[in-house]
Amino acid sequence: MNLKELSRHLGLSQTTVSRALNGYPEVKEATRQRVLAAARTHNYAANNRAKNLATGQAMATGHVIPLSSRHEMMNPIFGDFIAGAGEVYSKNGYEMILSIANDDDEARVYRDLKAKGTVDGIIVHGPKLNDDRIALLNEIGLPFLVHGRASGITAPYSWLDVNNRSAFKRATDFLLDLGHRKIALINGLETMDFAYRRRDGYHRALEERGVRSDPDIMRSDEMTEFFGYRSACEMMMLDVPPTAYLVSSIISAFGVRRAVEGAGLKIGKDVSIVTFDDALSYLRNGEDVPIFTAARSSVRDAGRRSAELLLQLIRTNNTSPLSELLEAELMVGTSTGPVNNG
Amino acid sequence: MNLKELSRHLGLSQTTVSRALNGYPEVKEATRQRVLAAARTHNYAANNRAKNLATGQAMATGHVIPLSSRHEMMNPIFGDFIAGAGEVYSKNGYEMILSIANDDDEARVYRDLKAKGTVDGIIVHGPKLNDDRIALLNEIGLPFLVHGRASGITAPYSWLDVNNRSAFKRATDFLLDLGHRKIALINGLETMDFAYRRRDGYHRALEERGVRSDPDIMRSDEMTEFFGYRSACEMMMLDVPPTAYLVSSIISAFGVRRAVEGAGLKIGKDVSIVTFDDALSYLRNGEDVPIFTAARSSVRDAGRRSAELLLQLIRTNNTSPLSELLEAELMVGTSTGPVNNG
DNA sequence: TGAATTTTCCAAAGCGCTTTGATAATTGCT
DNA sequence: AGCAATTATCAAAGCGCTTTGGAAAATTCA
Repeated sequence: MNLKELSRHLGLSQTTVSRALNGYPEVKEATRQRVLAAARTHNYAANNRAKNLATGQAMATGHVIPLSSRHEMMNPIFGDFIAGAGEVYSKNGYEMILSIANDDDEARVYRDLKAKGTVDGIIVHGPKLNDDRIALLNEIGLPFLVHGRASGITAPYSWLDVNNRSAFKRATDFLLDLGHRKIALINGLETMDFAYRRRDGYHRALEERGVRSDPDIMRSDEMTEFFGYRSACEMMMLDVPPTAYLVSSIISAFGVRRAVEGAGLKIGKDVSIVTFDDALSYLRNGEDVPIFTAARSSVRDAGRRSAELLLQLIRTNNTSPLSELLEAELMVGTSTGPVNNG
Repeated sequence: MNLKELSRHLGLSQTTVSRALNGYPEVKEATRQRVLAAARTHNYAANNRAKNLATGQAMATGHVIPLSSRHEMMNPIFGDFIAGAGEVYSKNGYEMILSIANDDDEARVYRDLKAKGTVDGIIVHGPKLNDDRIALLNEIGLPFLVHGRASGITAPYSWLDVNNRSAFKRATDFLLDLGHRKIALINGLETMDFAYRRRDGYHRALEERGVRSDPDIMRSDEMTEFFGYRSACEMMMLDVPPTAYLVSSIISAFGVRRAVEGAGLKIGKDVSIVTFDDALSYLRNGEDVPIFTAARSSVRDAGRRSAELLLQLIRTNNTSPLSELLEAELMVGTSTGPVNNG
């Protein structure tokens, strides 16, 4: 069933039917009801492609997932971010288009998205230091919002980020307050902006207290469970092993936990663990009592909010960039305690 | 830049330019090269909406993610599945459209996808027992492929599934061979087809050996880490606790591990654990030596293969349904050993 | 009651592409 | 050279919608 058929069926012009369906005022209420009823019974809905062609809007947003061919890693936070964003999109009648791009042809993906008019706006995932995608997108001229930020980029752009620096500063302070001085940092890949900022927060906290940072107890890699496990295993072999671990992802934190418990140590007593917690739906940090003391910020909320901001950018075209900084919340669990230099 | 401008610029008709771009034979090679070069320099690509309107194809597939409002759970395997599928789509010039649907309006989402012509085909995620979406989609008449199956549905449909029953039968046999008789089952929600089949495989193995199944050591829920932890904690309090755990997800398996180690027991010695392993990219089951003995089947591969099958369904319309059954591979790790009735 | 509004509806153009049916330019053959 | 066959190009219709610029019908006002 298409508009022509429906309107003929109703004995009305396409114009009137279209207007009735789209809520324009210049159609009699009785007529509108008649049209709506007919549309419902015939299961009619305006063809998307035709509608979008006529209006010049794609009514879709793009999420480009960079998938480095080396790591073949799907960011675990991705699912929840998408869930949050998707909620907002569907509420606003937007489709969400996902593109998987290996990093070598990512630029082409963005260019195509623009040239083909597939989307009205883009969310950029996983920004790196000096990320060149920002310049590219500014040049292309498609509204976009970065989930995270890109240190080193001076050009203006819209972003939504968690305050990673303050979260890690705060977490480190918390451990320092408990008397810890050997605090390991199990961080994400430090080419990624979030990881860079987290390390910075960690450093600043140490510096403020005059604690020297020790490269032997700092690691940076893809945040798998195994990475946490391996890192902790290695560090426990040191002459002076860490008394506390600050971990960038709850997944790796589980790995650290496994290593520590495997070594027969008691968490929260012999060794403390603090982690960043994205509040992933399938990796909840405990139910009532948090498993880990954690700096928590829901990535699902971030997804929701990012989508809202992007839609705003699309609607109010070429205004000045938008940005929003979310603060993580420190939740004290059972994985931390006073230093034990037993 | 659009086709009209480009063709005027080249001094050719739209027809010729369009044909040159789309690889039709009735255009001189020299002309084609000239057109391609111009398209490249002007960064021209055919507008998607217009092209799809003209051809009547959406060149897009839909992935509908059911998100029950109760659980608010994003399936952790989703990211990797999508990564696999997306690879295939982009290779074939298809877009991937994600819709998040709360279960109450899921039917509407499918109907809309068809009525609006947004997609050419759909992948159905998370099939339940007697899943009524299958009848719905058959009625709607949009090509679709189910990732998984729906026991109880007799109507024909296309699917791709792992042999969950044989995987869990095999895993249970493995534990029985090691002498275990108290084998706990930490399963997913048994309204979900995969979990139902897994339990069935487990039961069959027990039955074959004349081991009575014990409801006290069977649990079924969303497969979070905490669920595994809690279940194992509770079971270890039983008069006769399990000597082995068969777990439906590596995430819950980590929870079981945490509980077991928290109780001071040694995994692979005091207690055995076997898990299903979807080979999630951020939750690798160890690097060389598997952490857990596991029935393994890559969900990324499943995503790739599902996409291929769906495209096949779309291209060769209304042929008989396609299906494919993948076998999981049992990988022996360090988490299992002979029963220890200490 | 008739003119001036206002309300309700419509025909037709246009969005940017593909594709059909025809024409113009080449080539091959005798 | 002259005609048929082939190759290369084009004008125009059509995909299903929105929207502009009117026109017809209903209502208001004097």
